[in-house]
Amino acid sequence: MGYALSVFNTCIHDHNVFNYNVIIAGLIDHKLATQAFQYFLEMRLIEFIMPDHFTFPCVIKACLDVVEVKKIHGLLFKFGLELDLYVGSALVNCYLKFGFVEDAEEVFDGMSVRDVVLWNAMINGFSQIGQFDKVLEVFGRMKDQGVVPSRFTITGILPVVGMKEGIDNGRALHGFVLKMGYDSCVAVSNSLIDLYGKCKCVDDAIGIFETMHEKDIFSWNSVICVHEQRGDHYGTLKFFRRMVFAGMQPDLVTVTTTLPACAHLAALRIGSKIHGYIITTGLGKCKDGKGHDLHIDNAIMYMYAKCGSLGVARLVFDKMSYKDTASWNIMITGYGMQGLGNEVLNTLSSMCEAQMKPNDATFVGILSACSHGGLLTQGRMFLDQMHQIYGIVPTIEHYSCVIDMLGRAGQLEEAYKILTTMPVEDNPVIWRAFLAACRLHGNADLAEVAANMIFKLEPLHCGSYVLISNVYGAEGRYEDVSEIRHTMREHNVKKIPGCSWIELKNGVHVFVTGDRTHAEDYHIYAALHHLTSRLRDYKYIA
DNA sequence: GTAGGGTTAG
Repeated sequence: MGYALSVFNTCIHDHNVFNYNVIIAGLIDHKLATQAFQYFLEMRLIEFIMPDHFTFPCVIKACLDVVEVKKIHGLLFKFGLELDLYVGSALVNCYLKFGFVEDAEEVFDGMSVRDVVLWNAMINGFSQIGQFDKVLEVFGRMKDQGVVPSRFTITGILPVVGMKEGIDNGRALHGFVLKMGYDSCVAVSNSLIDLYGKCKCVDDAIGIFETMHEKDIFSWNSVICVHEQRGDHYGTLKFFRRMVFAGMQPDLVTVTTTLPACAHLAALRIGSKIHGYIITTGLGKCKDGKGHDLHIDNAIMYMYAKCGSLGVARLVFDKMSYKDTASWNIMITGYGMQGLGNEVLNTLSSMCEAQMKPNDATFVGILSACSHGGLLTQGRMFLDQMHQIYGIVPTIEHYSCVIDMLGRAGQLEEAYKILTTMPVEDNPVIWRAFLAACRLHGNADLAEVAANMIFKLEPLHCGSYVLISNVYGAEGRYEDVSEIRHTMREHNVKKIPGCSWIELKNGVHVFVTGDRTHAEDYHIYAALHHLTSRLRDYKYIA
């Protein structure tokens, strides 16, 4: 661009509209909008050269706010260019970008001819500002007018169809894509991956991905997101690994999708490697060079907190230049998970001192901390305060924490009273928390009440059967145990054994209770016996 | 010889 400018400024002595257009377009391509505007002024006011239908689309694209757009829009009438299609598309695009729907529609309606690009400007513009119903409406009108959708229409419409309309319309559009040969376009295939992912057709999404000849960063990110949104965290990491081995550089989107997967799998080693990658590549840096992207820091904190490395999470937290409610919630929830009740309460006061308002998620963290830390008085107090002082109406999630808290502490009667009188609708989750408490404290009567509720609400959940059967087992009611087993077989419910795993060097080792499948099982159990006998020496009772 | 649309995350 520097050479282009010096040629323009020193070698060309009689500038014309063409040279100016090239310079202005070039400056805008290099994101030098302010300079572009200077040249635009200079051409008109100093050199008296008239801008033309090539100049305006560029200049409109460079506008940073709607005031500038309106000024340019006014100029267009002076030059008689208000009906030019290129100019109109740029205007529609720009007005919608700033949320000025009426102005965009006025330009659109005023055009005497409408080509596919102009329609796309409307479709993609509404999509960008989240007005998805408008997207579908405009798309319908476009088809009624007999305008053939282009690749750009498809990439604009598919995410919205996936979100709002479902797979039947999505498949119809996929058919159209194949008929038109648009599937050779990477962006179109990328939106197909997204469409199938959003409609929960994971195999179709992966199928598209695997058959693509050329994959860009969007393709990889999309297929990774499909896995993460479905809760398949292993799948997320599998495709992340493939992406790295394929030589594709992860970007901001990749890491913000992959870090939560590490968090859920407690994959601290991979998570901290990604953190290192973010630091060395400067991915998390804000555009101004100072500070970090807020969401990236939250994702990093969340990963460390979930992996149990609260100290590191805290380091990241303390260094953040700007924190939002989610940042505070992550710290509070992290302390809560480790039963550090006092840290939770301290963090909550610091949060309020920092003028941050706690939200519903904050109180889920606080109440679950009270549950795990045995802080009954505080827990009850917060349930009242969250409504009275902070104006947040408790939901089923909050009541679940309270039931869990009272249940663990053995206050089953009070838990039952709240459970049956609370002003929100119950669900199987809260009853299961209660059932677990009944099992813990050996109350078979209330356990049966809870179990019957759960079997009505969610008859196919295996964990509930195991809980109630354990209650009966503890009471020696083996006939009831076998009846539960029978019911499970009848409903074809199978309990998948819970497993534990540890990450060692470059491998993950998974094991279940009484597992003897490991090659070194003899030594493992010998070490275990040694540990338990040492614990007995210290008078430890499990 | 110059110009106007697109896809992924939180």
